[in-house]
Amino acid sequence: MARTTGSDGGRTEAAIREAAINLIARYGYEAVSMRQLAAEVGVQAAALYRYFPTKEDLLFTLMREHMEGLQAAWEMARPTAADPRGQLAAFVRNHIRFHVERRHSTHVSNMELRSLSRDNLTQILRLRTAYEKELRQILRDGAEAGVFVSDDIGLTAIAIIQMITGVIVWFRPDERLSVEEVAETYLAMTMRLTGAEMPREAQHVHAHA
Amino acid sequence: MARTTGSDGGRTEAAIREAAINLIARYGYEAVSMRQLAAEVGVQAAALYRYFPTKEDLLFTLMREHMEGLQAAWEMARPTAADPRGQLAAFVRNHIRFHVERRHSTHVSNMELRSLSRDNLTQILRLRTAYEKELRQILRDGAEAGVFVSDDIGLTAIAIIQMITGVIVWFRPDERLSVEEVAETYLAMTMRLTGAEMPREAQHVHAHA
DNA sequence: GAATTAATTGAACGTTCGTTTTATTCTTTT
DNA sequence: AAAAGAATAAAACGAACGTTCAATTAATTC
Repeated sequence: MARTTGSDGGRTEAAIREAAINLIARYGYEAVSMRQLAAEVGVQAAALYRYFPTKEDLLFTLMREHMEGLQAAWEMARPTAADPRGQLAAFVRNHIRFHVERRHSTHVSNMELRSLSRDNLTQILRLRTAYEKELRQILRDGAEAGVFVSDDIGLTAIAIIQMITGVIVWFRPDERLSVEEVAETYLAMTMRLTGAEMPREAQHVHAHA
Repeated sequence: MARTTGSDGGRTEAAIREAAINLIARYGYEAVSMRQLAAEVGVQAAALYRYFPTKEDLLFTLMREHMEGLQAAWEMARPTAADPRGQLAAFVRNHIRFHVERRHSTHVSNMELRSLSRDNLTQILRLRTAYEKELRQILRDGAEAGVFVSDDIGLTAIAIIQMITGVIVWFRPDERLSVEEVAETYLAMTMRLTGAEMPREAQHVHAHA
């Protein structure tokens, strides 16, 4: 056999991406074989190479698009005019919503950095650094305005990101808490962590668990 | 050739453990081959099987000993008589010191859970849960005593552990901060996060970065 | 110093890996 | 209806994988 009835490059590529994210998130990049991925898509292994030149290139593409999507989501969600507390609240809410909605690709992007070549790794880390820089700027503004504790800003930023990204480790969409409730709880912790009082506009949405 | 002069089972086994922790932390369990590990130890691959029946058994042993060591370290460090804030301070300090000093095995224990069989995974998770339970108990005591914010305790415990374990991602022993300084900074963040004021006995040791 | 045990080598096993090549069929364009 | 292009299957490549086995030598015991 060769080309199958109804086969379509666009659909096949999308199916490869989705299957790859799910399989790699579950078993890890090294543990997933091209044959296993192809079987999940319903295609032969050789067909994958029409869309991605190598296995690593597939991984890199998934990660790059994840990071670009994260940055794009924040640029959409960022308030144009808000004080540091409002900015921080928007950042935390966007981060948690994005990560919960894309648990699998987040897992891939966080866990599989080791499997990238030097050049590809550098690119992904550049994107990550740019994103973290946004948080550091908010913390710096807040520290200067006197609404946040002005401890080591780089360390605080890392601690916050680590904490709010950790949500994907335990959160499952069908449990007792909704995404919004989780986001508000983490936001409250973040605000206390930075030494800020919750901003007024943040509080009326908010729902304690 | 066969047995080499000066060869010693005890020393070889220790060398295997150490090399395995370093290699797996750096490249990941799946990416490290038994031949590569053997080469690092300075031995043939077949010799590894004298000490560990399978590759996974080696991984499991490393993880189990790490988790047991963590629990043991906390049992040594735990204050016999202290209020919840003192307990929490001791917990954070011990956690950070232990993880910084054993960055590589921490990395292995956190990242390679996927490579364990069901039974082995269950055992490791049991150890982890037992350790996390210690923190939850401290938070519960503090909430009841009114010194901590009494939000969702399980979620707070996870957030704190995520945050203070994150130190191994960026901390390198030769940088501007000492382990003690890092621990105090994280402790301050943890205390604010829980809504507690720093306890008096914690403050005189403390050094802001 | 002979017998026994401990530690290791070197070669080999079958399997699976990522990837390439070639041929074949479907779809679209002319 | 023929030609061109896209999408896939099937088979094969060499390399690497975890693991086993028999042989061999060093250290220990008697």
